Amino acid sequence: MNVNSEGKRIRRTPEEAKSLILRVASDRLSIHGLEGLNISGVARDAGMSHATVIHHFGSTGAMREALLEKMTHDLLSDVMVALNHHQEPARVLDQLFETLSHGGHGRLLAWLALDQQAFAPASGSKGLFTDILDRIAKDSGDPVHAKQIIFLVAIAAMGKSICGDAIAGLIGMNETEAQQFPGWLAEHIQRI
Amino acid sequence: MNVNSEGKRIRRTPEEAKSLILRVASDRLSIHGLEGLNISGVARDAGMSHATVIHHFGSTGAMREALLEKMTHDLLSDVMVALNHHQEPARVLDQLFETLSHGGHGRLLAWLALDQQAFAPASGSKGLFTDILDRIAKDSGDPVHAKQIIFLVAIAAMGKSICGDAIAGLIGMNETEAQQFPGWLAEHIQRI
DNA sequence: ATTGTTATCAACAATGATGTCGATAGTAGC
DNA sequence: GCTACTATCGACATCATTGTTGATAACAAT
Repeated sequence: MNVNSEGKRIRRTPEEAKSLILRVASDRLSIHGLEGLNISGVARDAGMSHATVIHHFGSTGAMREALLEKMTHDLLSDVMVALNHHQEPARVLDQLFETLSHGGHGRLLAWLALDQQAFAPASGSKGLFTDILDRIAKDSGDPVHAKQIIFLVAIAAMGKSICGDAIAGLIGMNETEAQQFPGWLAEHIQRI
Repeated sequence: MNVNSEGKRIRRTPEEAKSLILRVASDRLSIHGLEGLNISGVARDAGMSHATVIHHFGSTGAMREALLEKMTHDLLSDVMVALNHHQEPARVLDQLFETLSHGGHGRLLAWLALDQQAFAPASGSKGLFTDILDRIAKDSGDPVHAKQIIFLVAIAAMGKSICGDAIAGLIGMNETEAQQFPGWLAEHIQRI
């Protein structure tokens, strides 16, 4: 079992193996939710024995933490790149919300956040995170309430990525209104 | 095993048993997260055999659905009561955020949303839900942007209940600042 | 070729969760 | 007291997952 078409074992570098495993884990998380994030399932989808996964990560918990770390870093990098391409606050928020929604990144983070009191293992990305939020704060007019504004934008971004569509549907928001939301929010944040 | 101090079985009415089981399940959800919502764990905490839980609900999935139904109803009722007791928008938002955070109500709704059945079990309570959001809209000063305001409050409430603590920690918000947030938001919503 | 390293595997043991089944014990009604 | 009903239990079979272990195969270095 678990050999390639020529009947040989596939031997990867530790980096390649970990990368493959985390990619599969990410897929499983978005498809099956948190409960799909176990060693045996990931190993099955990755075409390797579960012992191999344990060899590389040590335990289910460690694998989850590694995934959270990687996803947080990828997500924040994407956001930072987006932020550096747009100057106007409206476009910046637009990009932030878009990036969080894209590819279900926000949803995946939410799964992990629901599991633990997450983001704690993402401590390695803490500097990047505060950079991004500082940038958003600068775009607002009121430095005194900067933290409140940052907090509002951050939780709104998470909330929107998780259940934005459902809530929009519930309150009868049409497509146009939904698209206008980030710009509307940016405008009013500037006025604060 | 599973007898009271006098060595007797505890025999409940089906309603009492179900109520007890769902109460324990709710506690486990807020303590252990979604993975704590299993029959054996709930039965253990409720002091009964897992066979009894299966007798009343049939399966793990059915137990979860029953819990979703109950918690959604409780949540919306609580919010409505809060809305009817406080006139000032600051207190209303305070209560809304508090209710969503308390006992993992928001977490449960997020689980629903992430499971893509998105608020479907709450469909019976849809009218109550829109009543609540309309009420919040009335408290704001600008009827033109009512939907945007409602949308903002709703996704912010969800985001806060899921990862509010984590984000507050990341950006260095202290206890006082965090407590002031709902009031701050209410104030600025009125000014819009 | 030979050797050393280690990524990978199959097999095993341990654990826990699920669901079924027959027996038992409360309790209400007669 | 007797009976019918059923909530509850313990025991069992089944299954999935986790983590360990010793062996093996791929590959790099010499």
